[in-house]
Amino acid sequence: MHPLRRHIEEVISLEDAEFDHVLNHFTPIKKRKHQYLIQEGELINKEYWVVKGCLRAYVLDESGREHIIQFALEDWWVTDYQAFEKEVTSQIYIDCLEDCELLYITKSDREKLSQEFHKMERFWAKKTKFGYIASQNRVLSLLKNTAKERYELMSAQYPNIIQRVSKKMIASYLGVSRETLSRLY
Amino acid sequence: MHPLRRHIEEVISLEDAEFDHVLNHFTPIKKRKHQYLIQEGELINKEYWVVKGCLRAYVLDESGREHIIQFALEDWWVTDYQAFEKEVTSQIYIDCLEDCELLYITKSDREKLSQEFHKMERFWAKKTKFGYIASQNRVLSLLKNTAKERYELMSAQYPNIIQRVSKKMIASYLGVSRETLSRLY
DNA sequence: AATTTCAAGTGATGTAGGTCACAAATTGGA
DNA sequence: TCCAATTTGTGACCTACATCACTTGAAATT
Repeated sequence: MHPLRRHIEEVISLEDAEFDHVLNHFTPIKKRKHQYLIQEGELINKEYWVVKGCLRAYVLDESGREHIIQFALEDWWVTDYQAFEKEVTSQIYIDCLEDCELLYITKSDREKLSQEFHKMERFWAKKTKFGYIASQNRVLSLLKNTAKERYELMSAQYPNIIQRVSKKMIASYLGVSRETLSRLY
Repeated sequence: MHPLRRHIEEVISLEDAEFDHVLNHFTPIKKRKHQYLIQEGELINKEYWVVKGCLRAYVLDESGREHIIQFALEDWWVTDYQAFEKEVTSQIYIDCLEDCELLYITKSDREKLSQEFHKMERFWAKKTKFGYIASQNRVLSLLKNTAKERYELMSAQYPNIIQRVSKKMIASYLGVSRETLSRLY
């Protein structure tokens, strides 16, 4: 079964013809390690689904520090949602930490598919709800846990990310300096 | 015009009959200052919309500290989304900071309305997307800004919250101690 | 009107985590 | 295969913010 179908069918069920119709709206692309999907200042009309590889979404602050918003591994969706939804220019970067295979859908195709296909609207709505809940939990973790606790929670929740990305990246996701993270254990 | 109709029509348009049908799924309740809407350990099958008043959603950590997840003023939606969506018991408290008037809809009515009424699904999907974006921005602010900067950003973005709630509450939303917040200016 | 409770400011002191600097180990190009 | 870049660890020192303790004043509560 197509990996995207498996992924969607974790939430809603699809007929063969329905999935083919959905898949027709996606375009595959490949990117190599270090290449960018999105850079600051661009208008974003694509949402990406990771077939294979690993990416990060991050912002650069005035002092040049990187702050990681999100990692994306196989089966994850990624884009600059602020730019995508509000049709403003991106404030973030998304680049590949490994060679990547992706499928993307444009904003207009996503909307078209949601309109004509109630089930897909429900699928995306559910994904967004869960993303929102995860983000609220991350806020709470930043408010109530120490750096060490946050690292341990992340190790428990996303062991595969810990294995695949450098500690420097983990540090910049957790909101702690590289040096401090290195001294935690 | 009914305040809920005005609120919904900021996103989608509704006929008179359609709005009446939507409103029929909501139940009004009043709560006094200090009363709870939600307490830890409960199953949550209601989402609330604030007609009048001011509430906070917060967690209590092991050392008894309160961490505010969200404030809710007029026109805001509030519930424990984790408990509501995943049908698990609540880990949070929601209480009234002022006397409140609310409208609530149950989970099953919300789903029914979304099913039979594509427009309402779109309305809620949009609300969730925007909540998700706001939450990601809050994560970023916690990662990259100092306590003082976070306070200033909040003052600019939510001046009405700053005016209505105590500094102690603001501190526990910003992730800073009461004392430090008091020394910032 | 009296009493209790809560909000808010401020001094003194403690600490988690940041910053800078350097070295060793690992990875990746050309 | 060699050179350059990147990652990771670690020591020395610094700082933003926390904690504790106390005071004052304003709101609630009776």
